[in-house]
Amino acid sequence: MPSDYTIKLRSPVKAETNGHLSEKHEAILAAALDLFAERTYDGTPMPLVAERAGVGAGTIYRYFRSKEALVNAVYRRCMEHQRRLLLEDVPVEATAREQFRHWWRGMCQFATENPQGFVFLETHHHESYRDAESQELLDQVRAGAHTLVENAQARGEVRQATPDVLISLVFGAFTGLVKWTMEGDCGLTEETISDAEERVWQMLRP
Amino acid sequence: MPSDYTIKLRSPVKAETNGHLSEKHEAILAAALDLFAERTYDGTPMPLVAERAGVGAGTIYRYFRSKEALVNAVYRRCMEHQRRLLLEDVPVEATAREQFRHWWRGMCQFATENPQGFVFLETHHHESYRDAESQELLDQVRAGAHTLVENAQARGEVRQATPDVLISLVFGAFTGLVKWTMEGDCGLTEETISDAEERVWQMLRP
Amino acid sequence: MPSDYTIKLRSPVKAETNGHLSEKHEAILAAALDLFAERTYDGTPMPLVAERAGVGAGTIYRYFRSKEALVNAVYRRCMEHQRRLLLEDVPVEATAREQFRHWWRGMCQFATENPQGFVFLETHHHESYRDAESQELLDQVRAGAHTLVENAQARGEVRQATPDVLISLVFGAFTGLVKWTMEGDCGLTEETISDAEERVWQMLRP
Amino acid sequence: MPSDYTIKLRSPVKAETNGHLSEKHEAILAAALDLFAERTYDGTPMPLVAERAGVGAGTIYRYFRSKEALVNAVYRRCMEHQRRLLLEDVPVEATAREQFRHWWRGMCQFATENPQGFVFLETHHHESYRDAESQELLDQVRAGAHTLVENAQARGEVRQATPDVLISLVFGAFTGLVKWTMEGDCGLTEETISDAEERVWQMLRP
DNA sequence: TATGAATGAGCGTTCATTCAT
DNA sequence: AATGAATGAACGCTCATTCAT
Repeated sequence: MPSDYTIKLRSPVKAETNGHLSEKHEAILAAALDLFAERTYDGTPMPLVAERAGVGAGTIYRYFRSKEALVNAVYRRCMEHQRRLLLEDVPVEATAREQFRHWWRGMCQFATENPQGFVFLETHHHESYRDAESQELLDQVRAGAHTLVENAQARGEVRQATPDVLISLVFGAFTGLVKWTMEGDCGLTEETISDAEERVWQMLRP
Repeated sequence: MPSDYTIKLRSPVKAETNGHLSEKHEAILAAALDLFAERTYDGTPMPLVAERAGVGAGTIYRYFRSKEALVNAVYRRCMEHQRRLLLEDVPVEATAREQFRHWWRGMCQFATENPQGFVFLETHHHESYRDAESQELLDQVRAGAHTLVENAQARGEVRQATPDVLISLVFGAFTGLVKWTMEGDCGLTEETISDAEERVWQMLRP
Repeated sequence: MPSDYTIKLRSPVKAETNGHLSEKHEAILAAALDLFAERTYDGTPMPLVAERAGVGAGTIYRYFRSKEALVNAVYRRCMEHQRRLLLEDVPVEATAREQFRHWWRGMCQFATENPQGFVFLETHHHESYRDAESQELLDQVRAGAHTLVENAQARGEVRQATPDVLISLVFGAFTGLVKWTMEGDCGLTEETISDAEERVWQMLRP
Repeated sequence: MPSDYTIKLRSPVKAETNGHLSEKHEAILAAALDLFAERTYDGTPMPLVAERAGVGAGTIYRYFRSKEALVNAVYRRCMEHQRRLLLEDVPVEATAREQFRHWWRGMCQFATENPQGFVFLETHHHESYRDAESQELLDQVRAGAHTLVENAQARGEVRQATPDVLISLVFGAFTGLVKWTMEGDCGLTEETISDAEERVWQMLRP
């Protein structure tokens, strides 16, 4: 029997004050991201999220309708972070090489600032719970990359090849690199980053 | 509490007849692979594995000691398949370009013959249940690639760069490509494969 | 849906040859007694009984309709053993003291020859699965004791007191003694037996 | 696999308010005692304990880590009750006969106030799940009886015989009596009690 | 006749979610 | 608004029993 009084879910917008979320909301998202990246969505009990966030188990449900809503919020927030780094301040007038560098550095910054976010997106890529808004964010990033590649190809600065193929190779190569550095204890050194950048660029250049 | 009487687990070797496993053993492994790839290890209930395999829930435990033993068997079998395709018949005397082609074609064959296996390995790479034998298989593949790259570098046929970085970029790029083709409905066409092969080789060549 | 062909259950009588049961029947009963005494009826899986008896799991069901039928057979056999030792060769013409000695020695013989049987009866006394035939055996032993006590009281050789009270005190005392010796590593020495016999007699004598 | 987050188990001490446990804690212990006495530890499913206690199945695990922890709590509580009745207010300066009476009356009180507890201890005496604290309680009672007997023997008020033998005979006799009264519908009447007390004393007196 | 692979109901236990406080 | 005790469906797994061989 559904309850017949209205449960007032704190909407994310309402909870914001001057653009940032309430402390608890924030703590829950951070705890969930950590744990989902570490042990998988299905492998993470909600009470553990609550414990890590330092809130009561019931409190999570004041901010998120369900576990699935929580993981989607985590997903969105990671994608949003990534999107911001990749799509903002794109040097539209620059050469393809410079645009690629912008993309590459943006990805590095994301993986460095938010390693759990990186792992989370990687391992939860295919999940069925990704909702419309999450999908939209992903599409934006892809569309941005697509346009960049097409324009560069039109200018003859990037190899002729299906843009999506090139994009997936480049994203994949970057992902492979980060996963490798994460397995070892060495971090992502500047040298590794710029060497790899040059290697990956070789896939794109004409 | 584990059962007190001896459960005669069909060992893979014993259960074989002329080199292939009993029908049920096979069906369980196949069902588990499908489901783990589709919905994650933690997201897959054993009863669902049983149903998909067309056996009773209890039957799985005549073949696998536990869920963890099952996922390891799946892991091993996938890695073994991959290892066979990558490490057998390596053209040791050939040029680096030809060796790379062998590797690339092997990976394509693996991803085509066993797409769930590919996804499973991808998404369960970091899991804690990977036992010693599974790890060994992974190490073999990595060591094989490492040697190939080093030798080719010594001959001046591959760029000077940390071999592991190159390997992770190449594996990553391939993975990115396959994941992209899997998301769309188009399969891995011969054209895509050979175009991408050439692109990825550009990362390696001097 | 019940099977519509007759399952021919080997009746205990049919299975006998010259008064003793088939080897398998025997092995199953012995294994069950051991295990039920050691780990309780409910704590003993049928497959473990089968393993201990050296027969297939299905074989037990050719001799016993169910686990409950098996435990009843075990119960009956133990009670029958006890009954034989207590009720046969009772020195009806002897003094109460000598009759008591006969009873005491019979109990000692039972506990010594068949310690698992003793423990089994002790720990499974109150169980609901005791069927009519089992109950009958128990009643016989009690009735025998009852008569003995009443007659002895009539002759003034045993204290006036509710016979059943005396009987339960005596049985209980014996049981307490045997359980104590079983807990320690010392067996039931002749000295302990005869000292205790004298002590217990003191409860009965006028 | 035990849960990864901290389950705040209500410790017996914490859960107490003015010396008695929370209502649910109490209800679970009582239900478990009843059922274990009636149908054995192994024969009692946890869901049945929950139902009898009037709580949800999961609720038990907020109070007890596992079924084994529950049975130990039941065991301890029964032993503690018995210990209190037997070891407190022992008339140390009195005659052996009066000390025996104190013990006898204590046992009667225990069996009357807590008949399920009596049966439970009887039938679960030898079980492997008895933990250190449970064992300690049992040892205290035994040691108390031992000392009493030895001192009385030294004063010539109790027969010379191995104290443990006497103790096991006396405990056993009492147990036999109670089991008998429980099988019939008659309770433990004052007459039966005092008659039996006198009979049992005859085993001890010089 | 004897087997043991197979089954599924039911076990002990966990955890997403609710709701009285 | 926040809590955490309480819940019961569902988990991983066991085992009494069946039945094809």
